[in-house]
Amino acid sequence: MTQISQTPTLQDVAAAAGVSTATVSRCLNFPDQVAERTRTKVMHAVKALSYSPNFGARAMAARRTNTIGAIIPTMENAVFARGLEAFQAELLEHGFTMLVASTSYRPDIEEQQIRALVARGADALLLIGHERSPEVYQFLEAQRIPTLITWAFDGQSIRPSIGFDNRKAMRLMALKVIELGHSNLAFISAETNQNDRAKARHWGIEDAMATSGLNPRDLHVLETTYGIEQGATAFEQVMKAAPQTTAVICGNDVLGVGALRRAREMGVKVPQDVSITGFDDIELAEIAYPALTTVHVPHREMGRRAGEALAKLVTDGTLIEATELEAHLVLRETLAPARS
Amino acid sequence: MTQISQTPTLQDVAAAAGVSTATVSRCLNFPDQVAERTRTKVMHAVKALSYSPNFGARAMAARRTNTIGAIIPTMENAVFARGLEAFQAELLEHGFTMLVASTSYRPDIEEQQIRALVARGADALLLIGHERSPEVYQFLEAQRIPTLITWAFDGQSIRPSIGFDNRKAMRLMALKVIELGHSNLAFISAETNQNDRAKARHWGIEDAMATSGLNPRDLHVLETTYGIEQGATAFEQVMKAAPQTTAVICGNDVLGVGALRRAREMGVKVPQDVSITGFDDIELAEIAYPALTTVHVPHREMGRRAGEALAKLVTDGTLIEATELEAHLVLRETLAPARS
DNA sequence: TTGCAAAATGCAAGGGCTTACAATATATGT
DNA sequence: ACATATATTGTAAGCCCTTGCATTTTGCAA
Repeated sequence: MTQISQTPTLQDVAAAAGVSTATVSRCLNFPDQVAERTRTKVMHAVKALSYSPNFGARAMAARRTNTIGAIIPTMENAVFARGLEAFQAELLEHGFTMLVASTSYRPDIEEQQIRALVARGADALLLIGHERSPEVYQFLEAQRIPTLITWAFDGQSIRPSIGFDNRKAMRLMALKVIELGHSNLAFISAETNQNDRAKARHWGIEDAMATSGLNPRDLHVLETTYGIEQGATAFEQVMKAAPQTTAVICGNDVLGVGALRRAREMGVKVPQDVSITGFDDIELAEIAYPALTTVHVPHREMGRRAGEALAKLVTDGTLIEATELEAHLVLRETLAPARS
Repeated sequence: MTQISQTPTLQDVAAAAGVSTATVSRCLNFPDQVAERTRTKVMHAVKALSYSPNFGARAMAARRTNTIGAIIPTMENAVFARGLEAFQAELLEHGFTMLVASTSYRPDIEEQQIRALVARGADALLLIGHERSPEVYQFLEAQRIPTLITWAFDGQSIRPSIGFDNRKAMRLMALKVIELGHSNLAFISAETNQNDRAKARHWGIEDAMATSGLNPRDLHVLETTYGIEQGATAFEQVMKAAPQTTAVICGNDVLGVGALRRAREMGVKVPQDVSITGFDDIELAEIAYPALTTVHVPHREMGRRAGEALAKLVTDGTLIEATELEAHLVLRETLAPARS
């Protein structure tokens, strides 16, 4: 007798428990549709064989995978990590698994990853920010993949989002800076290409300037790619090009921390000579010295809510309600009144 | 005529191209097994219908998913993020997708996640560290899931690992500390329960002490959970319990940065009064002020190699060769000669 | 008891793809 | 031109589960 040990199938369990495969299936998926006696019998067999359903078969038969994909710009620097962890935890609670992919902030890679996750049967997708090519949205619609946008909020959009208003949040920060007497402002921005969040943050500063009687055109803007080193370089360039600057607003904490470091290296005192601010409130901001004044983003809450909404949507079609969360200022040590 | 728009299947493509489904399948999976003329014809049809294979069906028929799971303790603090990103990039190159799950450093959650990923059809698994319950390894064997261990290296183990020798690396650090004249050492350790890396790091210090004629039993050890705040608290406790301490070796950078912060808050000068060291060399270490002296772990290289090895293993059964990478010291500002 | 609705279970038809094997077309050598 | 080897393509049998519908059991009122 050549008994080859194979991973057990539904059939095996059914045979072991003396019931039909349908009953076993129902035991696993809708336990309350089956009588308690049979259920224990079946569960026993499941344990005994240490049966675990075949994902592919299940996906094919049920036409869903209980998988939700998340596509983020980067896994480094913890910008998205915290939110993602909350997202995953919430999904797990609802019986879903998270699939992550990162794009290095590149739209082309993002598109590729979206297709990859859809091909893998993701039941829904979590995306960061609204802005992407129409083809992508068309694809998503054609494939009927529910999509939730986060890390941004746009009440006008057709697509539901759970996030915060980047423009409003940055406006707050800029107002604070201006209120402290700064009028020679510079902005080190993340790349704005296909990045509505970066754009919105820029607009937020302009809003604040306009409100406060400053000319938005006087804002010295420098755009750079993501990274501490890039932030450092940008700071140096800004100070060379516009030495009268007394406050450098950065598009995110990573750039801010880079700026901070280069300031120290250049002998520029922060905040005595120049104030620097960030955005995101990741751990780096708190650890930096001096501690970075920044905009706190409710990462965890965002992730949790996104997970909940998406799980519900896939499970019973509950539509996602666009939700605006609030970001708030965290005043630490790098922002001080302008030297007069 | 009610033409319901459905996602196209292999059949549709075959029909459109005027060939059998087998040919289309081969076109997609083994392009060089089919004549060029037919291939272009088929590819054309694929494009035209924007066909994308059904993941579940494919997984079921081929008995593999081209998915490799990675289970890490945490996504926060970028400890694993960098390595993971490299891992993913490498996998992508080989046509695999990565599935990530995190465990919050909890063995029970890890077990659950392992089962979840296996249930989802992961072809192989990447795990952090060697130490886990025998049941888990039994399960993995029963399910025939190839597993690669990383972030640690153990030449003796039956299970292949690609990583570095935590004990040796920490020994190096401790030797350096001792060489600088420190003899009252303290160690803030991560939790050692089911964590061979934390244990190994502890042993490394003891090794160094023994080598240098110090008594390992004089090492003041304090174990704590993961987190900046925990590092801070631990530092305070250490300094209360053993005020003569002149060097606090931390099990990882996160704890180190916490210690550093609390030192500042307590008015303890680093490194004049007390030296502090970390382990991992994540961004935080560089950003901290003063910049944290630490052990550099080759995250990226580790991730890349792990991805390569696993992809090869799944693709053509190439066995994984246990590989030891080197970690090295990064001397920054928090370590200085002992005050005499 | 008997009858009937409700609950529990079983039957069997797919779902979309891969792949062993069979069949056919093409190339090669004489 | 013929036989034979080789390259290409087709046929059809699964892979393992879910679920609509049919059938059997059970519970309960009459």
